Amino acid sequence: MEEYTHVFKTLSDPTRLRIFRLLLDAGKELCVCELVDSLEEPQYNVSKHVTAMRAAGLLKSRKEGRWVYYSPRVADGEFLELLSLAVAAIPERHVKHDRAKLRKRLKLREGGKCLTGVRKEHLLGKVSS
Amino acid sequence: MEEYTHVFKTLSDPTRLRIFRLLLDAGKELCVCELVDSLEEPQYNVSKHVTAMRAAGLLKSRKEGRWVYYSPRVADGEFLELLSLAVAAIPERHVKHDRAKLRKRLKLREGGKCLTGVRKEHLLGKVSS
DNA sequence: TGCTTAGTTGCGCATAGACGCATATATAAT
DNA sequence: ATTATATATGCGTCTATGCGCAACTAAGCA
Repeated sequence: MEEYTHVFKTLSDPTRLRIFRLLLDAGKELCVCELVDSLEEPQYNVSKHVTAMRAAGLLKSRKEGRWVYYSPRVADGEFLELLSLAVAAIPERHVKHDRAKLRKRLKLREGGKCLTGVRKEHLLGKVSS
Repeated sequence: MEEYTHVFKTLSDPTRLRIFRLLLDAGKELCVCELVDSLEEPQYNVSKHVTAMRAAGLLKSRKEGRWVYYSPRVADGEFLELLSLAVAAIPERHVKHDRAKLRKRLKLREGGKCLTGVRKEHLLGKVSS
């Protein structure tokens, strides 16, 4: 069962759960700096968390230049699929703030690609939605 | 999100995950001693774990005489429902042993009720199925 | 009124994990 | 080459948690 308890342990941290939900909602791969600006958590923490999530089989990563894009790895078997549905069913009010931050941050993309690093919240402006 | 991370943390322990799955599969409430004999874990540990799971909203309990029966509390919202489906989707081979033990143990019931405490595995015989 | 039994709980220990800080790696730009 | 930037990682610390043991509660029975 350790394979499965490991997945649950990975989702038992607030930052990691927020990351997973944000990636599920985004519908596209996100790079670390976009996650940092959306969650307003330190870069080294986000990096550690996504690394752990990848090890647990929850995320996959793709490197492009200096950037590393992460996305949910919902492939093998019903378990992960149903688990993702459960996470996606967490009521919206819990993820509203992160999603609004992400929306603003994604406007900095050009040609669908991330071209800048962490821009901190004061450069992104307050969340209005 | 703490409400949800708490649920994941609760399922991140092997014994607790086994308890949850066993209760989902059983389709009926089980008392602590039946869980102890099925899982072959110390009674005080099982007791602590089900208490934690109840606090996390995963189980409900019902006291009848000296016995306390536990069952999944899959009531409010899609989240728990989908999460239960995910746990139920964990491949059978991981839960086979526990289920076989439970089958044997349930034979000690009379009139659908548990009438004895922990009976240890040597009184239950080896799992044949 | 005790005794037995099913279950719970408090304590101490040992381990695991999350954070902050500093530093390292790797790729690109000048 | 050197510098800047995106991401990763090693280390020390602090907290959380699972376990074993022992004591406790509560319900039934002699």
